[in-house]
Amino acid sequence: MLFWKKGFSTTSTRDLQTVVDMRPGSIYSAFGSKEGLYSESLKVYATQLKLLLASHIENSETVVDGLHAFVVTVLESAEDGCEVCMLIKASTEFDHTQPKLKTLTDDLLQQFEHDLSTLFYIAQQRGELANTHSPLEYARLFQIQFTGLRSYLHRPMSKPMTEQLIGMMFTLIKNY
Amino acid sequence: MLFWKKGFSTTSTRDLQTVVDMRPGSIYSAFGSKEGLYSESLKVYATQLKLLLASHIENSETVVDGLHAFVVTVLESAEDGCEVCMLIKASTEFDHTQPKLKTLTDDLLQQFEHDLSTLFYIAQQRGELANTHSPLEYARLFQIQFTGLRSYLHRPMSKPMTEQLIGMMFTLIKNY
DNA sequence: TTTTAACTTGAACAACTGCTCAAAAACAAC
DNA sequence: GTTGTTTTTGAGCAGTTGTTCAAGTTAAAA
Repeated sequence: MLFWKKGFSTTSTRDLQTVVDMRPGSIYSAFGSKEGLYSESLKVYATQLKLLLASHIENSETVVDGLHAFVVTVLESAEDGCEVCMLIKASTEFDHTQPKLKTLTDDLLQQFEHDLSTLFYIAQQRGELANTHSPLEYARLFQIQFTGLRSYLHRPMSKPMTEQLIGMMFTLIKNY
Repeated sequence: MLFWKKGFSTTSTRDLQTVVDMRPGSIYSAFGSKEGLYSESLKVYATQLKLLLASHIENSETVVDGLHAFVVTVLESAEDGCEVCMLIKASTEFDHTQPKLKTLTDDLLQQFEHDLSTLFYIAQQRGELANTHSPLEYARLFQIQFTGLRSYLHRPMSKPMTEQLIGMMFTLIKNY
């Protein structure tokens, strides 16, 4: 999606018109505003991310393996300009001057953190991970690591290190 | 700086005029273009970051303590909109369609990574850290952790966790 | 087939964008 | 004080922005 690549304010409505193949009137009667269209795509992004994670958890032996597979998929399928999570990009773009988009972003991020916490709770119950830290603390570590990693892989010549850095990430999590 | 807060393309030249108190003609005779002015401020940002790091290293017993103090200072003095490193923000904003700004950003980030490597090399020489990984690997871990942390602290109600998360970051580094 | 309702179109809007350039002001050398 | 040089000014340009709205098209109901 174009909003993912370029962000909200640097994407023009004319670009959007061509990419969704609608004329201004139709867009504005369907979404109300550029903001409305963005909101909708951010929600779609969040649900798809959630679904992708869920499917990897289901198809893996352990929760940790599922998270690992999820990270691999996300990082390896990153197209140009979409290396960074759209939610993270949104959270750095909006402040109190765009209250609606800010609170929406915060809510979706909180939702994702909660989903992760649940997964880490299950991982602990199954004995995959230690009980030295709370599920929420694990979720925070995961997010910080994931965000930092995706940002780092935005640099030139960094692709070959992807596998090694993911390995590092999960070593850190397992030893946490 | 305004460019730090809002990024390159969402900062208008009129806003810049008021903040640097110059009229268009003066700005364009001094910097050539909006791009030139941005380049200059990014360079200034990078040198100031380097100086800040160096001063914390000098005033600390160990290299690791210096890095710790540096991180604390950066995270606690983060004003509104400047939670994320300007270099990181720049690296997510520019792609091949803005080659000059992209390569400048990449170069400055590479420089910073090199400086960090040197510091971690010294830390290893002094026996502060293990030799299980190369200085460059330590530098990468630091950057990923630092970037992820700063992004995470952009969320609402996260300020009280700052200290704890920095603690986590350095525990991970020491055990790496 | 006619009437009504719903959707789509694209020209046009006011505001904003990065940037230019002739004129004015400030400064320097003599 | 006069000349020459450098710097600053701000009105204005051509292009883009998000958005509107009357007119046109399509689809459903009668």
